[in-house]
Amino acid sequence: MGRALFDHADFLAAARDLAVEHGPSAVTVASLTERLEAPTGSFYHRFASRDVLLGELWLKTILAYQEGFVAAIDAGDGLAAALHTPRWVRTNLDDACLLLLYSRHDFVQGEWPKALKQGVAEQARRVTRCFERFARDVLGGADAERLRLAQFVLADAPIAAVRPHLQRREPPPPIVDDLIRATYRALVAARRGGRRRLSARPGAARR
Amino acid sequence: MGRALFDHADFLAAARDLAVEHGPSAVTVASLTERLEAPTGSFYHRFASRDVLLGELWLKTILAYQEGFVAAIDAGDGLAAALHTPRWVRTNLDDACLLLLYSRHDFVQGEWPKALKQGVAEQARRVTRCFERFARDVLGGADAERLRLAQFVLADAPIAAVRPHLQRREPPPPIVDDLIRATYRALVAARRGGRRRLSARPGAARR
DNA sequence: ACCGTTCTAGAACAAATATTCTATAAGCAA
DNA sequence: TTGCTTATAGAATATTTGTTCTAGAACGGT
Repeated sequence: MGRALFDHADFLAAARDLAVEHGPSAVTVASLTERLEAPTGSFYHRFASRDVLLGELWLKTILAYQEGFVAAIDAGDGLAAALHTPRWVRTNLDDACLLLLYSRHDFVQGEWPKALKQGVAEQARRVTRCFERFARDVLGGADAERLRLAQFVLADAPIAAVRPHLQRREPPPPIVDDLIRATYRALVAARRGGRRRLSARPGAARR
Repeated sequence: MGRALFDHADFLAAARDLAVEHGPSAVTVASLTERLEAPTGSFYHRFASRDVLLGELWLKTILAYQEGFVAAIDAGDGLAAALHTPRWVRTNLDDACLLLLYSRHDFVQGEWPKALKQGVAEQARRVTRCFERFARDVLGGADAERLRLAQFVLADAPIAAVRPHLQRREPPPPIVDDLIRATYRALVAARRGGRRRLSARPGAARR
């Protein structure tokens, strides 16, 4: 074979860099090949289309992110799962910008390439299962409200705490962990075992 | 004058609808004029460029959103400011999708049109002042950590609680207010007057 | 040395896009 | 009416986009 000057991973890495610097829409086949000084033919030799590249990039990144998250839930440690976000973000700053600053649709709009569609669906199922498991085991039930609470303390709140720093491409400071920890403790304690209500705590007027 | 079949607001409304349905990048001059059945000339008669349209749309929307927020802070009511987000989202679902699902850079990438640049800067100053005021008056000081806490309880967390519902274009259910309220109470109480630490509460082992 | 596979190389192409331009029609004021 | 302003109307243009296509170079096995 003719010597391979660029491989699959080179294109993915260049795409990630471009996306982090100028947003996913700036990842054009032209900007990509220009950055690598590769011909467009080399790109299409490896990727069926631009959508396939961006889809693969997104999927690979979110799977890496979810790994530690799922592990923590499986180990029954909700707080560790919540704190996984700032931890992972610190060690994977660029990947984190890619993933948490943009949505799936910023990478591939419309229908996803067939080969990836399955991966996306499986990915969605994985998180759902995590939330269900946490709601059942820690919150005392998997009804809609407890599922929503699980999603908030495990994912939404940690991501929100981290996001402003990602926008400046800086690693989240320790205070971020404190925010996540305090949120987790307050909201999980309020529901633990399904006894106490989340709001309307005794003596606190509801507004 | 030749009768005006379309005006400024028509284009803004159509742009908003397109952005909500298919993302800001789907707001092209062609899709816009096609939806209104207007000629491109009519568009460029009112807007200097596509960037100006999208910039105006974003700015006008975020200013409307911030109005109630700023008012609540000025009234010294932090919890009301935190709860303003779900409230405003319910009464302005489309505007909320536009604003909270995308970032400023999804509307205008690169430099902003000169006329709008000033408005964007002023807008940024307004929120910063709100956070500072809240940190000073309620949290007992405007150091970096308290500012970060203010931003989290007043903006980041409420937006995070609301976002999953916006992605499905559904109004946020009451549980969302409970999440925001509980988060606010837990984090603000921990810092009120600057006495207690956010983490490492007495009797709680830090991890 | 020869062949076939793999990859580089980049020109060529079609579709989409923002913008400009010229022409025309509708109202208003004199 | 005659002019002036404002807005519609849409063809024309230049650029950028993703993708395809053809040609040839580099290597491995025989």
